[in-house]
Amino acid sequence: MPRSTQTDLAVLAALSIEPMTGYALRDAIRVHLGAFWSESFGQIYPALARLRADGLVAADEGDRSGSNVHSLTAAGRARLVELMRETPTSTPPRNGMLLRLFFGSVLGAAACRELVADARSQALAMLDHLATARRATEAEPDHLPQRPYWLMTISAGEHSARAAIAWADETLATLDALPD
Amino acid sequence: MPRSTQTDLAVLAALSIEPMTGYALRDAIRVHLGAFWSESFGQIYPALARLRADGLVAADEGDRSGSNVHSLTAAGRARLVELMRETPTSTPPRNGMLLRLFFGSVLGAAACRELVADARSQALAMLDHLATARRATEAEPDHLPQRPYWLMTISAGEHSARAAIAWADETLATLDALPD
DNA sequence: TCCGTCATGTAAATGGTTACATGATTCG
DNA sequence: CGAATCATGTAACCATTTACATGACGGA
Repeated sequence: MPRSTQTDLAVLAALSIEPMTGYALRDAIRVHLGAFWSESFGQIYPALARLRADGLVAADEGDRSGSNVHSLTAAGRARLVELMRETPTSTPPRNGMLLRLFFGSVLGAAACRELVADARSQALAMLDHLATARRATEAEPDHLPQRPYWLMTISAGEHSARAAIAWADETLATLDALPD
Repeated sequence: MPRSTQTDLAVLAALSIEPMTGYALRDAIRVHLGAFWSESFGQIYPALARLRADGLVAADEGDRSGSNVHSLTAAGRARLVELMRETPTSTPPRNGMLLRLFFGSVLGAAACRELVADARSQALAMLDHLATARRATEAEPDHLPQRPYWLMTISAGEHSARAAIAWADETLATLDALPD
């Protein structure tokens, strides 16, 4: 029965904050959830069509001709709560960097250094992005019910990024001490 | 040209340590790379057939009738190095727990607490698993070229799990202080 | 006028899991 | 013998990305 419930959940949840076009939806997901979620147009538009057909979202004419601003219906909000209550499924992990590092003796210490240094700078960039997001979120009004939850997910990213940096520093030191 | 290079890489890399059957391959990946990689039979067997056809691995009769022990050929080792040098691609993130927490005001603080508590105990279990892996790896002979690299990836898991636990503790405290 | 952005969608290919079918071997 | 495990594979399905086609609108 569960036909791509993951995407449905993300779409319904995003629309619960604010009605949007499919285009804006993708942008909002990229900007606000980018650290832990992603959707492509090829997922979003079919999902919106399906949800529309099921009466879970309604499409109103937007400013531009041909643009559809989607909003949650009552049924859509009920479905959202239902999907939210399902236990989260995590996609099987696939970390190409760690896979390569595990077999690092094939690659040599120098190439591994590069791998880890890249991961470090990615974490640094993530930290920077999160700092911006944190400032923006902290500027939201105190009474906004979403605010504390947004800050929690930002904090999750920060913890994870800081851990990645600490690990990278430790690992770069180890690699420097390796022969080869 | 790249036809499922991710699986090919994992398979060739694993076979570079030791010749194995497809069954053992899946098990080895699950046990040793489980924290950051996964492959299913539906991937492994077609991959082995393809690699065999391309002359990258050779199949010898195993102990049991019908079992095929695969080992790297010279061409396979060359291909492995080639794949290792490609820049690692990371699968787009999809963290169902954080998605739900971001929209936590739909769910309520109590349900969010559960979500975070589950994540915490998963991280704890991971830490436990990594402790076992660390002991086993540290027991390997000092001169084993893979040993330092294995320890690096174990350390990555440990950093990540500890960060998850610290975040969960902080977040549980925040959730307790929330009304609703 | 032309470019960049906003906007909607489709088609093809890929990547991957799950479930199933089949059978040998080992061990209690 | 019967159950668990080892072992190989296939088929169906699902999820997802990528690339493409199309066009409206705003501003330099």
